[in-house]
Amino acid sequence: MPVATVGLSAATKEEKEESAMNRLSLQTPPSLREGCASRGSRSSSNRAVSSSPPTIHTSLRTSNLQQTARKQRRCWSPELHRRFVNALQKLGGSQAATPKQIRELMQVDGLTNDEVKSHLQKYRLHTRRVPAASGNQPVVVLGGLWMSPDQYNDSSKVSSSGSDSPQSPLHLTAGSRGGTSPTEGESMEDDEDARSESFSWKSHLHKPGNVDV
DNA sequence: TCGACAATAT
DNA sequence: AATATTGTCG
Repeated sequence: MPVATVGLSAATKEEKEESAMNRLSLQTPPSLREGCASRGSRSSSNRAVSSSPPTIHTSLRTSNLQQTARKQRRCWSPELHRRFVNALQKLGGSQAATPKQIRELMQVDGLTNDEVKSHLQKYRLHTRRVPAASGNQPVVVLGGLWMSPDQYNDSSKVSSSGSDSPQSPLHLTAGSRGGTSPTEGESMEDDEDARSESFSWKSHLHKPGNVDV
């Protein structure tokens, strides 16, 4: 019985096999597919210049010799990022969060370690050092969190004589349900929003009294 | 082998 | 700027 027990902890085995495998053909190297989430599209006006030059051979067909087949750009949509951060918190928002654990906790199929790894790098880069060296942007950067203020903004609704004013641009509706995310219809298991855990976010960023610009 | 991070490429 | 890839180190 060649059912060898692989000495590997393959807990989740949901590897997706891509049928089309590039047979050493550098014709279309995992072409970088640009253009992910076409959100909202706040295009105020379509500047469609009638003169569409049919001879627009703006092809930048430069050398297409890339041995290192790059993968498609992973579109880290808010939803994905949310899951990412979520997993991070479950793993102890401070550290000890390894790409593997994060990936497993995210339950996103198709996501690889490298992708999580890469994202983790960026995430950490943005969270550790002051992201806004020049120009302060209203971004929340607590000891380990980097995201738009989406939680601690509840209640405190200025009661305007009973009239509710839609002044809450912060609505966590990450969405694959509204149709804003062209996420391949899938992964709709349980979207637990257990974001009410005891937040021990160490907002105690202790810096020797020095908030240099 | 895995993970973090730096450097680099696109 | 964002993401991928590679290389180095622990």
